[in-house]
Amino acid sequence: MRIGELARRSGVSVRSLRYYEEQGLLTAERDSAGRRRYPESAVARVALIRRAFAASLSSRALADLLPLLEAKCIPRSRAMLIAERERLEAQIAALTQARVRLDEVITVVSEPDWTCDS
Amino acid sequence: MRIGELARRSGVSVRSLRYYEEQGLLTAERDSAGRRRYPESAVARVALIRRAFAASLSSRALADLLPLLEAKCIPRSRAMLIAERERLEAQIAALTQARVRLDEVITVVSEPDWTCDS
DNA sequence: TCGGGACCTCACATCAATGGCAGCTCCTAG
DNA sequence: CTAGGAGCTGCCATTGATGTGAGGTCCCGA
Repeated sequence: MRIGELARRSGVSVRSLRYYEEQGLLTAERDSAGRRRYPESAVARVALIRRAFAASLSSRALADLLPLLEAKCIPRSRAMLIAERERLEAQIAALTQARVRLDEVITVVSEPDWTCDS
Repeated sequence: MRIGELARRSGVSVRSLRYYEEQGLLTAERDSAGRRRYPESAVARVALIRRAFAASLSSRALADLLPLLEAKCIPRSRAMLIAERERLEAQIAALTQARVRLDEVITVVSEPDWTCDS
């Protein structure tokens, strides 16, 4: 399969597929003209990449994770994913805290005697 | 007060203070040598800016908001802040959804018959 | 008068994923 | 044989707050 077909079948732009390769997330053989050739399994691979991105993993984290997955090193894969989950939790907590602070600002601003210097 | 002292007293880098000015968040007069001179109230202003950033407002949003605050236009200020709060809510919801998807990935990877192509 | 420190502006780098363009090669249908 | 479509590489832009550095001005103390 060539890059255009993979893009169509996986719903990802050609540009992104090349980017995934650049980031070490997706490999491709080359034909005699230098064009990328993908096996059938590349569709599933791209789907996995998209799922990971949707789960807010960075390409860097995914690049670290994929070799573990390929080696079927489940405990280490799990450990890494759980670390990512904690990062995500921390981010959610930070935003939740930001929301509290925003509510404080709203309260302050809503006070009738509020002035800019306060 | 000159920029170095304001930086020290507000705990913000000189670079950031100049950035705040560039974004229209903080104004300064200039002395004969072209150096910024700040009134005492600038310390409180910077603190307000930091609070807004901590509440995840962008400099753009804050630049829109500050004139309303200065005009003590409380209803419109509130409306803008509440819109920001909704944006924050949406962001939190997106990350929470990402966490769900990450949990799905963790589940998939943890299956004993998992292979990379799946 | 000289050195150094504080300040100035301008401008590029960072991080991430993607869009988009230029200029090239290559293959295939008409 | 030729036109066009698909692919290639390489590069710049985006967003936002900040770091960093070059090169220049200015002022004060020794």
